[in-house]
Amino acid sequence: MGRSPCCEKEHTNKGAWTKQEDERLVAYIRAHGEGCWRSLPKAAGLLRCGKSCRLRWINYLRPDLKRGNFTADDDDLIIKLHSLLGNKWSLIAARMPGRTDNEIKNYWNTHIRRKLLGRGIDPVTHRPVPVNAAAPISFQSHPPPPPAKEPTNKTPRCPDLNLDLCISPPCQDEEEDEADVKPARHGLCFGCSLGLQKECNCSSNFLGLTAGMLDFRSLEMK
DNA sequence: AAATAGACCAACCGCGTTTGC
DNA sequence: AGCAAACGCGGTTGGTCTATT
Repeated sequence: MGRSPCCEKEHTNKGAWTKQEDERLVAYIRAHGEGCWRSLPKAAGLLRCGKSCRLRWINYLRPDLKRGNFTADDDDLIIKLHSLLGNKWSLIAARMPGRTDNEIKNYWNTHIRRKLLGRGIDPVTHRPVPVNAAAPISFQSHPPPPPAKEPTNKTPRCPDLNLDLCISPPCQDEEEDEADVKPARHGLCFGCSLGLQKECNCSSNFLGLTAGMLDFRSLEMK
């Protein structure tokens, strides 16, 4: 009943891909196209599980990958998208042609997070962190949580700090420290300001997001 | 020059969702 | 309709490279 198992783990290679394996995978996909990852390894003569083949192709071998440094514009776009979408790396990647979710995720974790923390911005909420927590920059992404969920009543912290991780546009009524990450609200659409008009629907509907509402379906790749 | 720490990134793992039977 | 496999995604790990001491 149902389907057969995904792969025989005991007969599959693991770890770094060799040049020969890459060549085989590329050759096979060039000849037969993507898809059916389950049967691909056998058909291509690879001792890998389909999952691994898919990952290797998507993250490394695909011919349309950019593979290069992220520009400042890329940074801004990622920050903006992350503020809207959270850790939905695949959705973010879908808006950045030539970039993979894994690449963006890695870049976020190694560069942008640090950058935002350095600016005193919480990389999760995209809001200013309380001064005592912002500096010095620690490698702990967040200070240890307080014993209780409720903020201690004496803390003069940002009252609107959104610590729940629901995906929604950040608070609409705050003005400070946002100009650098959210220029879209002030006139020109963010996408347009980065020269990405074709990527946006503009008219204050950046990325197909109508004001205050997220519709992931509208973000799918065509 | 060697040792160590930190940064980077490819790849794996586990889980939720989708799809085929 | 329900089960199980395939797929896709996000989090995490581990190896390698680079900078610093």
